[in-house]
Order: sequence, then structure tokens, then C-alpha cells
Amino acid sequence: MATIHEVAALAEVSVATVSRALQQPERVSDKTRARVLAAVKQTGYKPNLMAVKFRSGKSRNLVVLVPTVANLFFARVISGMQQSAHDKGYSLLLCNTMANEEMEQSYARMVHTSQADGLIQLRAFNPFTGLELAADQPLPMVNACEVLDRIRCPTVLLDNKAAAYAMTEHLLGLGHRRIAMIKGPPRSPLTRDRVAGYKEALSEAGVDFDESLLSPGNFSLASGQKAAAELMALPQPPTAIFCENDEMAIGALQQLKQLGLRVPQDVSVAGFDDIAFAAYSEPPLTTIAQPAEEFGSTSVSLLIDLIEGRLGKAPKVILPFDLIERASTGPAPGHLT
Amino acid sequence: MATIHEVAALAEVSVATVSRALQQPERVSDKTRARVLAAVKQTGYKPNLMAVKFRSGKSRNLVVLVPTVANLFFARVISGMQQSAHDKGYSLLLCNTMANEEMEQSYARMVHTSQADGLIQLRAFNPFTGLELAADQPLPMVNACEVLDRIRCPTVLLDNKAAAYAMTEHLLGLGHRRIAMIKGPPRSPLTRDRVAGYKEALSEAGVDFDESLLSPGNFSLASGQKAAAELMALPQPPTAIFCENDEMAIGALQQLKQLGLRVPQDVSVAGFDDIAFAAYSEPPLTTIAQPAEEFGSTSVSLLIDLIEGRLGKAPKVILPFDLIERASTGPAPGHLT
DNA sequence: GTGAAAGCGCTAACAG
DNA sequence: CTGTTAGCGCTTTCAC
Repeated sequence: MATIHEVAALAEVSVATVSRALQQPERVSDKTRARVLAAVKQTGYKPNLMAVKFRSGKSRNLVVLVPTVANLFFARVISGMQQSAHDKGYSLLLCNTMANEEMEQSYARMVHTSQADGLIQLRAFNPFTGLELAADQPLPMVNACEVLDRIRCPTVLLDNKAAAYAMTEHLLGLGHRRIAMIKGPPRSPLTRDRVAGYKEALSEAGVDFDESLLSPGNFSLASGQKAAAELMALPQPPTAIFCENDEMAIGALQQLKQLGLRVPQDVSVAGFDDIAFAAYSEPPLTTIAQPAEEFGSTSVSLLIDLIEGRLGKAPKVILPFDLIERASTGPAPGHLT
Repeated sequence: MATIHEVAALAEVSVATVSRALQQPERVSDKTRARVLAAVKQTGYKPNLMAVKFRSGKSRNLVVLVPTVANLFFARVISGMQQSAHDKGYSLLLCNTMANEEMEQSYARMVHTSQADGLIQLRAFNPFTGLELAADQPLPMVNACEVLDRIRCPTVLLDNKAAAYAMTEHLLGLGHRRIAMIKGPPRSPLTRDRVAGYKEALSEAGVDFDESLLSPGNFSLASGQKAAAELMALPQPPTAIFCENDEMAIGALQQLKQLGLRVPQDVSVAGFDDIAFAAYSEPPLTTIAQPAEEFGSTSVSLLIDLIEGRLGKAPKVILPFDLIERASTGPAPGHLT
């Protein structure tokens, strides 16, 4: 691999001139520049960006901590990140954490060892926990999608409470009174906010909240199926099931089919995220659409602004949602519309 | 950020000793090591890995070119890569290429600018095309999943021909004679191999090949739906549809439902990949399971072996498939089993 | 407009 | 066992 020295030797100039000819062409005479460029071409010189990064102290790498890439919502988020990062000259170091804290911490360490300039965390956990550091200065981190509550770092999130409120209201409007919710993991702020929106809508409609209609899930198809089975085995089963993501809703749909129940005639089902499969389930799923790619691009933008010192105090960006009505929700049994 | 010099000063030793105490502890006296470690702790010293990488000439980064992360099969492949790379001390630089050649070339350049040691390409395109280089020496690249034909680099693939043959045979065994295939993009070696397996099975069963039963798709849900509509509009529609991935199969299922056709009583449908949704479609999908994570881990292993010079001539690893029978395929109409 | 030289943080000879 | 020194490839003063 040719170095700048070989180019300099061939062009009969100093290495400084080669560097300048490449970085600030206007600061070099036309003639010299031409000679340098010719030498670059002849030697096939490619600057060693590792050396550049080392010297500049900027890696232009961003670590991305994603709970699981095998989730279509996150996949879209990553897609948005990648696009935005590439446009801005940054690369993404991807870590599929499987919600493993050690793994997250291991990757967070890359920021402290100068391998990355910052980090985006898509989960409600501070990966810098335990890595003793200057607690005074802001961490080069952006939290998105599923966010930590009390951390002073830029955040990109949905108004989950409002979204859950909207969906619950939609179901109430169809005459449903026993509305179950298949939740995400306990202690997740995301779940907490959505449950809050659900309860608020219920309460405003004068419907009593029933703890037994709150079923735990883990965002997988299987967990949705299992939760649906348990809900329908209740003495007073729900007439509508609101799931915290589309995967669980699709799992629930299959369970209902197995139980011989029709959707939406017997039970309505709603999801969250609007993944591609939501429009292709049987029946197509009513869900909350999230601007997934925008989550990605916004968090990358914020992180780069933060790194490059263009950010004042940690902003909190709220992205819009959209309730998509499809065929999986309908009037409650016996309800006249 | 503390440097090795500050640690050396505090411990009252040379920087070389600090480096040794950290890298080869046995080559330093217990007493000195203890002093160094104490100084490391006190200063909060973290080695600048950018400097290390620069000096060693090894980035320990691998570029991954994936056509789209928003595809559950690829997501699983990436997951396998990540795990394997992390275990071996490498990081993944992810690029969601959207099959954009310029994007792929732009990332491939990272290998030549010392930002990455090698590259894994999941598509049948050589990203080093056009980047003039020492054509004699092997490229630090591994090709997996959808692979290039005549390139002398390590390859990980499925025996696509055999898999398609197996599925076609399965359908033939159920009495189907008009078996359609929803393909991937034209000119894809992957599609070519699968079509070959399909044709061979047909031919061995004495069934004439009908060009009109070969419908083009692009691996998306929508393309499967569209292709199914076209196939069923044929003068002699198929009684079975074999799709090149599960997404297209699920799209086809929806179209058949809309046409009022029952699966599998009227039409059988088969997929490929065995993504999580395949078991949750209505009806659950018969498909070919691929060891996706293994594709990822194997390609990372091969690439690292190649980079570290442990690989002889470019191996070709064939991974096994498994035909999963579910409810979407059944006896051809009028066929006695 | 160009060159000489210093230095980013680290490791690896080579001495001692 | 430890210190001195050189240098990885590049950019950036500071002179000229």
C-alpha cells in the first residue's frame, strides 16, 4: 500500500504538499497539484484513514445498540440510521445486544477507547453504567425508541401514552368495554407509558380498569399467542386485545383462530408499529404506525450534533404516530354502530 | 483522557513498562506491575485503541454489505455475524446497501483505506469492481447467501438447487402438476439455481415445464401478492405456488384469500427461509428452513481466517436446509392420497 | 506556495 | 526486568 511519502517522492514535493493538494487544493499551485494528482494515480495511493482518524482524534464511528435486529421495527430504525450516517460521513458499528447488559457495556467501552465518537441506545438502559467516568460532562449518547426516564441525554421518542390512548379510544368507540392489553416486559418505561394511556382512556370513558386484562409479553410472536390464550380463558374474556407490537398481535390472531374465534366479529385485535406484515395478516391489522426510519435518522443527527458540539442542552424529540385502521378491529359483539 | 505517558509518570516508570505491564504482565515484576495498575486505576487510563489499530495496521473491523436489514432472513444472518465477530474481537461496520452498487463500492473502499480488514457481501455483486487494485492477490472478502458464480473468494451458500428440487418434489408428491414459482429478481444466480432444481424435479416427474408459471418477484410481500394475482388469472391457473421466500408466500396467501380461494384445498403455497412469521401465517407455511445465523457466523469465521492468513484456497461451504411441512401445502384438488 | 519538523498514542526492537 | 528510541501515516504549525 502506497503511503504519502511515496507519492511525495514521485511528485518531487514534500509530504506536506501532498497532504495539502488533497485536502485544500486551493492552497497549492495548479502545476504542483497536477503533479501530485498524477503521482497519486500512478501509485494508486489511498490515504490510510486509520492514521487520519488517529491523528484527528475523531473516529467518525457511531456505536448502535439494538436489542435485536431480527425485529422489523428496529430493522427500519437501523436503515434510517445507516442512511443518515452515511450522508454525514459516519459509519455504524452495530451491536445486536439481545438485551445483554454486559454486551452493551462492552460496546459502550468503544466510546472510551476512541473507537467510536458516540453511541445510540435503543433500549431503556444506560450502557455506561459501571464504566467510571467524568460524570460531569454529558455522555456522547442518544437514547431512542425505548428510552430511559431520568437521563440527561438527547432523546427521540414517540408519545407512547397518547398513542395508546388513541388506540384505546378507537376500541372504546367501537363499543368495546373489556379491552385487554398484551404488554411488553415489566419495568419498561415504554410499557408504563402505554399502559398509562390505556388506563386514562378507560377512565375517561367510565370503564373500570381490570388488572387481569393486562397480560405480559416479550414482543415475540409466541408470547402474543400465549397471552391471547390466557386472556380468552378468563371467566370474562375480553372482546378486544390491544398488543404492544404487531408481532404479538399476529401471534394473538393465530391463537384466536385456533380457538375458533373470528376476528373482528368475536374479538378485535390491534397492534403497534405497523410493520410490513401488519397489512398482510389475516385479517389485516389495525395498528399504530411509527416513523421508524425517522427515529433512526433523527437520532443519528442528534448524536452527530452532540459530538460536534452543535447541541445546546439535551433535546427531547417527539415523533408523530398514526392510527391505521384495518380489518382486525370492528364493533364489539352486540354493539350497534 | 489520560494517556500512557501520564500513567508512566505517576507510576514512575517508562511508557514501555506500562505497555508491557498491560500487554504481557509476566514480563514485568510484581512490584512494578502493581504500581502501574494502581496508576492506571488512579488516572482512569483507557488505551486509545485507535492508536493501537493504527500502529498495528489492523482495524479489527469487518464491513458487512446487506441488501436490506429489513428482511428477517438477513436480520438473522447479521445476528449470527455479530455474535461470532464479537467472540473473536472484531466489530461489524454495517451497510444497508439497498442493492445500490455505488453504496457498496463506497463501503468496499473502507477496506482499501485501512478502516476495515475485510468485507462480507450478501449479494451477488463484487463491490470491489472498479476499484483498481492488485488483481493478483485475493480480496479480503467472503460471499454468502446470494453468491457470485465465478469469483475466487470464500463462499457460504445453500444448495439452492437441491432445496428447490426437494420442495418441488414435495408438491409433486401431493399430486400437483401445475406448479408455479414466484421467483426473485432475474439474473440472480440464486434464482437461477432454484429454478434449475424446480425444472429438474418437474422433468424427472415427467411434467412439462411451462414458462408462464414462472412469475417474477422481488422478495417483498407486495410482489408476492401481485404475482399470485397474475398466476391465478392464467387460463390454466396453478394448483400450487412455490415462492422463493416467505414474504412473497405470505403476500400470495393474502391474494388467494381475496380471490376466495382456500389454502391448501384449492391452492397449495410454499415459501423459503422459514422466517418467524411463516409459522404464524394463515395457514402456517410449508417452507425451506435455512440456518441463517450459521450463514453469519460461518462467513465471519471464514473472513477472519482469511485475513489472518489461516485459509488455504477459497473454500466453498454448503450449509444444510430442511423442508418444513406445515398446513399451507396439501393434496392437489381431485388428487387421491 | 512550499518544505522541514513536530507530534498524535502506542508498541517493539535494542540496550543495559 | 526496565528504559531509550524509533516510527506507524498523517496533518499542521512555523519558517522560508
